[in-house]
Amino acid sequence: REGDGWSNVVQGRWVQLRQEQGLIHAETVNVQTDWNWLADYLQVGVNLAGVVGSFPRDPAMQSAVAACAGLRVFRQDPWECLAHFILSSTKQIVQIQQIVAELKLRFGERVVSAAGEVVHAFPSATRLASVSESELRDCKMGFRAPYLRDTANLVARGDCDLERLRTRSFTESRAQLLALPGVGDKIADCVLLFAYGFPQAFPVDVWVERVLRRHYWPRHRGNLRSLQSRAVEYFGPFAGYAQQYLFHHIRTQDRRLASSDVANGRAHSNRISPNTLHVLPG
DNA sequence: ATCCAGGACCACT
DNA sequence: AGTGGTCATGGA
Repeated sequence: REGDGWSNVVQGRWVQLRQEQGLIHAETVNVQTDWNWLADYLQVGVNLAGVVGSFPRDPAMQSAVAACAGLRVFRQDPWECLAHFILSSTKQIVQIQQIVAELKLRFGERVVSAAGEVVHAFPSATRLASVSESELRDCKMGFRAPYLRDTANLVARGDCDLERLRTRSFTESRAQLLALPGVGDKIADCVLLFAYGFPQAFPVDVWVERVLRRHYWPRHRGNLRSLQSRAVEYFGPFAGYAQQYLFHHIRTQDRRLASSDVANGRAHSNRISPNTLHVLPG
């Protein structure tokens, strides 16, 4: 978030976005003859009405849809997405952002913004594979350091080919991801949803588990995996989108109840997870 | 201070 | 196959 817009490095290019009355205004450093890379990243081609229309019409889902109108899922770079979520386990989103900021600053390629400021891209797997564990721990990632390093090694030496996974099925891609150190059910599903574009992937984190047990299956006594399989069946082919609506809704709801943002008049400031974007309906 | 955070893994049943 | 303890770090 930067001023009234958002900036990031996408596929090596600095880009800043602003929302203007149902349009997305994008600015880059160089002239772009082709904006497909950005359209793909933002997934603006997705028929959101069709996606939302596929959701079950229960009260929790409907109130999430009403509260998060326009919420979309991004299509992120597989390595960047995978690394982010390896760093995410039992961390608050603010802390994940801090860890990632350190990683980018220390090991990421330098990129110049339109204003001439130096920013940093997310470091490649090859670069991180060349970094010692203690240097990673200096970025405050704690016990996740060996997971990130070992996975970076597997990706860097080609034992895991993240580009090839783009052409593989949901099931095979999931199995390949689960074989990586530090990647379990939840993180695999995040990468399948946010990087490989499988809309049926349904990551169950502590927040989504909370929603499922409170509003859907309150007397379910099975483990997390059985709860997830229920959800995948119930929410349908776009379960991953439904998950994002429920996730974003419960988090913004809880903030409104407890935080000081209401008093500060910032209750409706745009607190969106890095994987999602609000676009005005239509 | 105490609890908990966009979990995964290992050693046990 | 399924469950509890453990792993760093720092918000809230």
